[in-house]
Order: sequence, then structure tokens, then C-alpha cells
Amino acid sequence: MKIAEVSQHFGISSDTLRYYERIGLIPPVTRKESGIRDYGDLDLRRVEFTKCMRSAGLPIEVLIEYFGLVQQGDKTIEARKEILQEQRELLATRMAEMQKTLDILDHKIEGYENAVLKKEQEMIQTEDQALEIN
Amino acid sequence: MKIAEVSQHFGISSDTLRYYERIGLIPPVTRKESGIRDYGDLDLRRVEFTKCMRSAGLPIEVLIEYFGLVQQGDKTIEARKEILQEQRELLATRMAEMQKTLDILDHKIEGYENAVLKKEQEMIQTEDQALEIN
DNA sequence: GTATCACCAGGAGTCGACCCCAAGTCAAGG
DNA sequence: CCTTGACTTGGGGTCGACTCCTGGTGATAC
Repeated sequence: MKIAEVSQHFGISSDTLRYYERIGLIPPVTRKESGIRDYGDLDLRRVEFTKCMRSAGLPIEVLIEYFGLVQQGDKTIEARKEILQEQRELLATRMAEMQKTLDILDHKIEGYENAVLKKEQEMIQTEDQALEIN
Repeated sequence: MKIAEVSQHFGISSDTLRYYERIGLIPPVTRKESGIRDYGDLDLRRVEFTKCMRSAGLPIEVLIEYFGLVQQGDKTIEARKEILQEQRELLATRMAEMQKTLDILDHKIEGYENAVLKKEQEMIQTEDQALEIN
């Protein structure tokens, strides 16, 4: 799979894909002899995981650290678990905050809906008055 | 309430508070004659709302636009509602993505927990073998 | 074979959101 | 009165994460 397809598939610009590789977030992607990237299964899974984590806001630095540990084999399992747990908690915290904001937004939207209704009623009343319907 | 207290209370640096004011996210805060900021009730509510929205990731630009509409009175109620609804949807989408990521993290953490357990079992077995307990 | 196109490296530029700093002002304590 | 310390403005710096750009190479279409 070449870079443009990967870019398309994951909705990540190829610039970003190359950037991720440059900074070591993704390991060097396999290439054709010509030097052109040819993403294999492993590469794709890495990209997918990265995309998922990034979309939730996990910092690049943390991901690099994590992948570095993966590289070092089983002896780093504990450390990796701790990283993931920490990020999990941070994520949960962020989500809780967002939930609060969401509630407030809903509340405010509802308020506006009522306001609009009220205005409409007033307008109808005004119309009614104008038409002397009442 | 002076700036340091507001900063403390909301966990926002006073630099950031001044910055918000400079860019028009918060309207000019009331001052003492000496020129020192003295946050009133209205100011505080604005700060709180801003903090809440920002903590959920709503862009500053959107908030400025929103507050601008508020300033313009009732005729902008529809537009305001639309902004809030749009942001609400974006927020919900982000949260859904984060939930997916959270699930994956939990799954991975569980995997690591099992891995650790397995390793411990192996170690015990190795010990047992070493001690010829079996 | 040549024109066009996707790809390459990697350095520079951008963007959003702060954060810091210098130089000055004011209020209260000693 | 003078020092100390919190406040002021405004501009420049930083940080994370891209995004763009230049100049070059290889492959495919005509």
C-alpha cells in the first residue's frame, strides 16, 4: 500500500505520515527498491493505533516513549502498562470535563430554544393584536 | 476580586486572564480607580463559562464570535443557538472518538495485566522447578 | 523520449494558545 | 520616605503538532 492510499484510508495527510516517521512515532516503513514507501500490514496497524491515540489527544511524545518500550521487548511490559494506565486516567478526566461542558451546552441550547419560542409567541401575539384576532 | 484570586480560584494563570481580555474573549474587566482589575460578578461568570468551554476544547475564535453575538442583543439568538449546536455536535463527536480510544486502552491494559500474570506464573514455575517442588 | 505525475528528504513556516519579560505604577508596612 | 510586592502594558518567545515548500528522482502515459 502506498502512502497516498494510506493517507486516504486513514484521513491523515501523507505529509503527516512522513512527519510521524521522521520523528520516530512510526518506525521506518518498508520500501520498494526504488525507495518509495510501501506500507505493510505491520506498518498499517501502527498507523491505525497511532491515529486512534492521537485522535483522543494522547501526546506524540508519550506515544514515542511507549513504542520505544515495545521495541525493547517483554522486560518493559510493566512500564508500558503504567504509561497506558496513566494516559487512560488523563483521558477519562478530560472526558468527564467534556461531559460537564456538554451538559451546559445542552442546557444553554434549550434555553435558547425557549427564548426563540417565546419570541415567536410574542410575534404571534403582536400579529394577533395587529389583526385584532383576540 | 483581584486577578490573583481569580487566577487561584479558577486555576487559570493571571497571564492567561489578561490575554483573554486582550484578545476580546473576556470583555474589559471593571477596574479600581488605580487601574487595577477588580473582577465583578459578571466578570467572574464570564471567566467561568470561558474556562468551562475552553477545557472542553472549544476554540477561542468561536467563543469570541459567540460573545460578540451576545453583545448584539436578542436579534442574534438564532445565530448563537446555531453556534452552540454546532459546537455541541463537534464535542459529542470528539467524545465518541475518545470513548473508542478509552476502550482500546482498557483492552490493552487488560492484555498487559494478563501478560504480567503469565510471566509471574512462569517465574513461580521456574522457581518450583528449581526447588523441585513439583 | 519527453511530459507529467507521485514520490522523496528535510528545513522552514504556520497555527492555536498561551507564557514570559522588561519597565513602569501603585498601595501598604516599617 | 522608602522598600517590597502585586499589579500594569505590550511585545516577543515557546510549545505541540502539523503543513508547506524547494529541489530532486523514479515511474508511467502518450
